[in-house]
Amino acid sequence: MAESTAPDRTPTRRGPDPRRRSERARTAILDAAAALMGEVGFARMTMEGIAARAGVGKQTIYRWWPSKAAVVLDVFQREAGGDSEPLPDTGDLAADLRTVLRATVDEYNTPETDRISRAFTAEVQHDEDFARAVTEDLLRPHMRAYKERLRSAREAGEISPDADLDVAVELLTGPLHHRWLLRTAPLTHDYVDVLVDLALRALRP
Amino acid sequence: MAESTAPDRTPTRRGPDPRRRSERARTAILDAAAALMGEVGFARMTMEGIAARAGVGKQTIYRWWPSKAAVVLDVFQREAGGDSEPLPDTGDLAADLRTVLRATVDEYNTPETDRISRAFTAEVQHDEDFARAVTEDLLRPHMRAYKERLRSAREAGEISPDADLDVAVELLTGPLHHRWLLRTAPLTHDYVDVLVDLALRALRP
Amino acid sequence: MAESTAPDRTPTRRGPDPRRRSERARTAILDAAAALMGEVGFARMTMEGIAARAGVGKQTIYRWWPSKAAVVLDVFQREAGGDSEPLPDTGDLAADLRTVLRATVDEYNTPETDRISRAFTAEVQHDEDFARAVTEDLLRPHMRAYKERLRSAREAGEISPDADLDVAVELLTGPLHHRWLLRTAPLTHDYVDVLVDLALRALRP
Amino acid sequence: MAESTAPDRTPTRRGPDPRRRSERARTAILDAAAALMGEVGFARMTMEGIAARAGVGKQTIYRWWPSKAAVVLDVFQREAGGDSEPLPDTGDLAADLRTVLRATVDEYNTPETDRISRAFTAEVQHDEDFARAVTEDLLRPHMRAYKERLRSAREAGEISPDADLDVAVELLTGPLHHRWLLRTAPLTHDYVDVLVDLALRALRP
DNA sequence: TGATAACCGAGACGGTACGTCTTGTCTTGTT
DNA sequence: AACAAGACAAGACGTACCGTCTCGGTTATCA
Repeated sequence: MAESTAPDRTPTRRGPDPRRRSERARTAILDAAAALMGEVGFARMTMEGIAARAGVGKQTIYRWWPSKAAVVLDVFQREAGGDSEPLPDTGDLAADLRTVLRATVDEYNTPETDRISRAFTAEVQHDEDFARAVTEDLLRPHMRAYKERLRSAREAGEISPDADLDVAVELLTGPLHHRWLLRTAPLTHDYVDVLVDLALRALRP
Repeated sequence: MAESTAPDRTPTRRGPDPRRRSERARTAILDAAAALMGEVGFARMTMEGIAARAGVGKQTIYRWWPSKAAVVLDVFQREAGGDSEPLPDTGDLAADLRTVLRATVDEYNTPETDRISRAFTAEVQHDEDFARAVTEDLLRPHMRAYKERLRSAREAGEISPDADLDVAVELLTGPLHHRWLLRTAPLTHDYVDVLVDLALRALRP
Repeated sequence: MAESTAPDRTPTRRGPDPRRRSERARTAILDAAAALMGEVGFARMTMEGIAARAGVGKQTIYRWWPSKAAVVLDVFQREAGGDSEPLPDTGDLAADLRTVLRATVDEYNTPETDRISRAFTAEVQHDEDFARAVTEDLLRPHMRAYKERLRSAREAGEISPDADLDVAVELLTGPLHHRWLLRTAPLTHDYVDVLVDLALRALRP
Repeated sequence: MAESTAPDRTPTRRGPDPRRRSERARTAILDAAAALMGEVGFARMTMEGIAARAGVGKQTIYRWWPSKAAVVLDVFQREAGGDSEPLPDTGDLAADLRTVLRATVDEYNTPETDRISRAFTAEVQHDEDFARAVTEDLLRPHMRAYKERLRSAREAGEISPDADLDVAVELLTGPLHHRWLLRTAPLTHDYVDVLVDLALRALRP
């Protein structure tokens, strides 16, 4: 998304020239978007608002991003720094998963994170390009981190050697995500513990 | 949502009188909304469009529903007919779950259903009242049906007597929902089979 | 206007039956209209507002009056009591005219009267039926009073025996009305004096 | 009204930048308003109608004019071309006034002009800003033309040297305007002749 | 080291939809 | 059958944003 366009020195009139892009404007836009995300949330944030706050022309936003969602995605990529942290590996899979998932639960219970995550989830539903970008840039790396930890556990014999690791990750995160997204019940550390327990029972050799 | 209000014993109550409501208008609005939902989807459907299509004043919609989402929710409640079907109970839990979840997967793979479900999911994210209504009226009955089947299985000794049935339901539907919602991988019958297998391994006594 | 329909005992289905009219409703409507006229003026007064204030159904207004203007006209007719006062006749035409026209100027300079008169003037412009009613019921009697005084003066030899009295009235009231209506200059007693002086110079034998 | 604002020396000024105004849009709006004025009249003309007819966004109208009346005023100012014609001066005041006032009567008797003039008169009654604009831009120049002709007559000794020319103008136009506005009697050339005769009798030395 | 193209800020533009308001008619009991 | 109440279809209101376009004014490459 955003500026996927390569250096592009062919005069084929493909889009704007990224070499001439104003770093000042780019930063101001992302800062403004980040601030507005926190203040009014994704839904009530407007392109006009971002432009005004950033002291930037609307065209400058539209030149570099196709949509509001794309701008916000870049906000996140900037903050995430790029790679996802690997999961801790103390040798005790259950303990490690509990640690990480409890932290996830705590994040979900933070109003700020909750709001932003919901905005992304909503946006992903009616913009397939955005969905792809979010999946590739945020979600996939996140799930890959889990997968690596499970692979290590599988090698250590903690879980069945023929377990499908992708499904295994979903078995852990799916129920949690479901409960958060649809607000069917409160998200607690206890719930994490029960979930990890069940999942590992399913996965053990 | 919408007209959940009971006969309204307090005469000081604000708002319109439901006894005088025009059934003709109500039906026309829901019909129009249903048609537009299929034709252009939730996001591109407008209140003005519904009103025009239904041959109704906009005010008549706003009088009885607070938002577009509320109208569409009523469309669903009308179609769902109220109760959720109970799950089949052949005595073989795994088989029954496979049957039902494969059907669910087929539904998710229908463009029409996919679109509407995504619209609801998106809407639920930025309207808490709507979220509550969807949860109570559509989601909760659906999950209750699963829970009943699992209870029956627990009584039959197929799953552990101390299993938490709410978590059990999430263990089955969470991963599926996650994969559908975030499009991380295709939804297939095979996936269902693997999932049911894993879940039951976690739940068995 | 208003209920110009005659007693109407023929069953020809011509309008409502005035014999069954509710005096209570009629009075409440006129009272409410009078109050609103003073509070918000003609333009911002609405049929809904009158009905609500009078504790009356809108239909009851529409049944008996064709428009907001008609209601207000009735307000005036009720207050005017019917006939226009005759002009004073001291034998000195110039003095009598000054007296009356100075009073007129004072009335025009009253915000309340100014507002209402302007409202009527405006309304008269785009409703020909209303115009006719206002002309016949308010304006004509008013001008007739002037005409009578001028006739008396003509008989007394104060003005030319072949003067057209209708034009004479307009010569006095026209300029005053023009200055008031179009706000081209302030309305003062001095102005009245100059005007009377000029008019009588035109009319003298 | 509308864009009376000078080059706008204060840079702190609110509102849009008139230098960037689209001449195309301005012209289209005035054309549309002029056409609608003739077709449906002022009262039934709407801002939405003007915008649609002009192929223009509503905001573009609201950006440059505060109200429907202001748009129509600009229509007139465009057509009036700015200055008012001076009155003919053949040396015979009575004849010149008869010529001009008969033409005025003919105009008032044209349905198109009648309708528009009434619309203005009505509008002037409940919008003081608009009233001021109409008075300054249309009425005042018109009356000034009369005043100039009367001044010339006064210098020629045709009317009294101490006549108040403003009042004199009103003495001529006031009665005519009154009769037209309130439809108390038909407007004819004969009436003009009688009126001119009377007025000059009042004004002669 | 200009020239010159592109980006930049600003914001006007044609549109669409919003949610509110009022109109005049229709409907539902009540008196 | 008139009444109070108020729902109804219609449609204009003035506002908010959308995404595109147009206007000078700065840069930053490249001839």
